[in-house]
Amino acid sequence: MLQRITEGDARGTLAIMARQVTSTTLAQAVADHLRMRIHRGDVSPGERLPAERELAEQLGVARISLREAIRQLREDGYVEVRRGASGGTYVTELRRPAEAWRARMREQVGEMDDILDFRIALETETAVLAARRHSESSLVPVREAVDALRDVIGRTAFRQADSRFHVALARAARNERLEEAIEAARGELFSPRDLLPFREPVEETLRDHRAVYDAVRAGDADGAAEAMRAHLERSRQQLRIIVFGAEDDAEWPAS
Amino acid sequence: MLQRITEGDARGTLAIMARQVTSTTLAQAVADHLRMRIHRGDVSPGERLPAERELAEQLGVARISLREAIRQLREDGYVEVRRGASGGTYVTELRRPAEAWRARMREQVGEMDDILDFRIALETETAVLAARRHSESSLVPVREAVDALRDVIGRTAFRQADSRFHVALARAARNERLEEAIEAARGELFSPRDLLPFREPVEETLRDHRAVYDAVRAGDADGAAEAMRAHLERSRQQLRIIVFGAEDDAEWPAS
DNA sequence: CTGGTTGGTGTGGTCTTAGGACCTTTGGTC
DNA sequence: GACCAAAGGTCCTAAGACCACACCAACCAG
Repeated sequence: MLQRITEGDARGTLAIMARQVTSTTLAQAVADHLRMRIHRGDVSPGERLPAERELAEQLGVARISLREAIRQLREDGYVEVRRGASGGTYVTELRRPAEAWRARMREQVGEMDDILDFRIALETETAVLAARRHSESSLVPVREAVDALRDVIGRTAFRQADSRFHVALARAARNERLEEAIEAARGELFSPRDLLPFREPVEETLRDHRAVYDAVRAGDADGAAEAMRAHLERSRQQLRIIVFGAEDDAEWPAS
Repeated sequence: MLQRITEGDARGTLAIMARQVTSTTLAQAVADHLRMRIHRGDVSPGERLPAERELAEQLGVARISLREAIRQLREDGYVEVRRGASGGTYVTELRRPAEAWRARMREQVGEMDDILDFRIALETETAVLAARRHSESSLVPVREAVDALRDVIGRTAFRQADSRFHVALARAARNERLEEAIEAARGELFSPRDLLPFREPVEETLRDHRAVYDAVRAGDADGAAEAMRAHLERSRQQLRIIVFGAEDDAEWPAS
């Protein structure tokens, strides 16, 4: 109904050809990529990124492009750079970016829920597919990620175990598009359980993961989907507390 | 955590920092955008794109970038370009790109299923959300898209009505991420029902759409999800026939 | 046959990217 | 203390992407 410019006009011209198309600069793409990896916890606070020359080669970009990306991350407080023999690019404790993320989520009401609804769409179906078509071997990493959560100490370990679980499950579902979309969505969420003042609910998460794992292993697609949905809804509640909850409960870890 | 720089290995360096990061050229982005719109059927065979200067401005790019994109599309057989007063860029009958798409789907076994599983993930949850939070007014376009299918004549009209249904439903679900992802996934699928030799199953699609619509309107989230899943599974069967089925049934439309 | 619309082409300038050479800082080793 | 190696910091050159603008060439309607 919006298709035609006018009925009288003889031409089949489209009225509007849609929103603006943009291309990102390479440096921007690299910055986004690194930021996402930090959000997801692939690199933890205190850890060092590879040396510039090396990292640039790994990412397939020129060093100057990587440097520009690092400059952005440094401005936003994600990394610190030190020179010299044991220098390098180190991930900070992420307080400033975490606080900025929190402020943004508070401002942009609904964005957090949108991301979570998106994750629910992706991950419940991932659980369904994993239940249907997992192989014995593809479940091993999932199991390991569940077990890792049992013995976890500290936030970094918690986040990494959590992340590994979701990634391993996506891999068991054998769909690269789903896997990539899940990783991207998780990158937007800042994996903030361990970065913001909040005592991570290890027990609860462990129960949730185990429930998903058991259903998947049993081939129970509906059960897996429901367990995953329940898990993500609990995550939503936790995030609500983190973003909107009492700030005075703040309890930054000593280390 | 900060101190774990040393621990076995002297440095906390990450071994591999993941896959290569690339940036697309603007022309490439424009070409992808236009190709996707053609795949989705926003522009139909025989229709003319806006004049270069105008389209470039709409897309927010320089004319030369747009021209480069058009050159790509022309090479792939998507458009033909004519000069002169009633010249312009016209969408072809798409036989060559449709055949190329079909060949690719046959070669890359599983890609089609991956895309469809991805769509199922996105669209079943979209149906759930739409059932839960639709407004009266947001259902109007959905209803119109269902009705449009009833009176449809010809492939172009069929495809456009089909496309409008899915987009309208996504909008009723009020989640931009879902909406964009659905549009992108649909763009990959080439909406090939009307471009490849196949008699479109209007009745069946109409029934499916109506079932989804009714469930959404009734607020029946589970029913909407199941109806959508059934609809997409039927689409999968149709696509299987198109891609792998008997080629001799080929029956190209006169127009 | 002429004017306006449309694609086709060329020029000049700025920004991005790549790749490499060389400098500076720093911590550790001899 | 002198020196070395490893890291980031800086600078240069060349190639390509992108843009604005002007002008050319084809075409068709009036």
